[in-house]
Amino acid sequence: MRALGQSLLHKPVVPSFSARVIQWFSRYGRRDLPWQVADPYAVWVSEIMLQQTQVAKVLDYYARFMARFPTLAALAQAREDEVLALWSGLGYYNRARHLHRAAGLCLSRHGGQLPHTLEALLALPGIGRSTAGAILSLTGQSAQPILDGNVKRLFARHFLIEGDTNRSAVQKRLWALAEKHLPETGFAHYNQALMDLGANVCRRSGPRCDECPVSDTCQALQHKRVAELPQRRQKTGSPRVSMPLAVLIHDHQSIPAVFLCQRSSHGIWPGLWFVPVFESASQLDDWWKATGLPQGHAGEPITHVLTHRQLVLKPRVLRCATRPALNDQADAIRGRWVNVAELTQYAHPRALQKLLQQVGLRSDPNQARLGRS
DNA sequence: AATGCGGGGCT
DNA sequence: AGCCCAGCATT
Repeated sequence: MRALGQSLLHKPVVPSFSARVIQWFSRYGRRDLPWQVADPYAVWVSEIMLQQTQVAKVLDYYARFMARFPTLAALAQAREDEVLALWSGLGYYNRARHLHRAAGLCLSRHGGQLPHTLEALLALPGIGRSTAGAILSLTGQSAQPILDGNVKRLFARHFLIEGDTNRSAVQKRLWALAEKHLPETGFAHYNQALMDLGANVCRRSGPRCDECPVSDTCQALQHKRVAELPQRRQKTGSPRVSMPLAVLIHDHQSIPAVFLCQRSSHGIWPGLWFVPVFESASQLDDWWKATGLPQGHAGEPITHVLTHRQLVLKPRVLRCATRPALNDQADAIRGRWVNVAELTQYAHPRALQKLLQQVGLRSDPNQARLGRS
């Protein structure tokens, strides 16, 4: 067009992150929801309800709730029973109790309305930083960032934030991003759009990157790592269990054999054969002494992950040229020597294989062939 | 049937 | 900083 414009804009410029988000909202965002109003009370109620339920279900409950408690004062004056009754079916009833309690506090502390500062909102039960930010920003009161689960996912992907998103260090980075990209104007639409994008476009599984207004700058998409973000903490618990083991091997007549015993029908690897397992290192020591075996040596611990626990296999290893004499103490655990070539018939395999590899025995289940590594 | 989820409260 | 909540969605 104009000469000036052409000279300055000879390269296409990518609009800012927030500009693209807002642009998307103006085209595709829902703007007809009943809580999309300037009333902080209405936004508050909806935000609490939406924390736990999908929009479709909230619509129904929200309408009934607001019909009965159209104002904060009406809610504050109600009995908790009645609030809970209207909440019935939404679940997470503590949130209804908090809502009710907070309404009472607004009456006594804030002249019957929700406070207008982040600090005062955060002091109310059931309102955390994200909900407080939503109340202030969606009503246009002040520019505050939000960070709900959907936005966390979007940010973690777009800005390639690695690490468990619930860890405080990661949360910090995400909040910093939320602050950094919050626009000075249009923040209400921007925040609303972020939540909608996170929920419906940047979905946990099956994200619709082709519909995303910021896919051009999405680092996870560029690196093909959308599916693996956000990272969650590794599954809870799976306690580490120490498993002292006696690994006895002999190479008599060049056919290696391992001392195995059958596991009970309960617990780990029921009925399968494995090297002798002991409750504790001292029990292993006692048994070892009682059998009259030579010292042996401690092998490297091996971690073996099961569904519900991590086994730390702690082998004590003895490898001899000939079959060592085991006195009747060995019988107490009903063990027997098994040629390595026959292991596959007994086999619980992966853990055993790892162990045997570690002491220099290689067992190949397909070839049933073994040798020194 | 089992697992994952997520904002906020609580310790 | 980390655990718990409690019920639905997802796998």
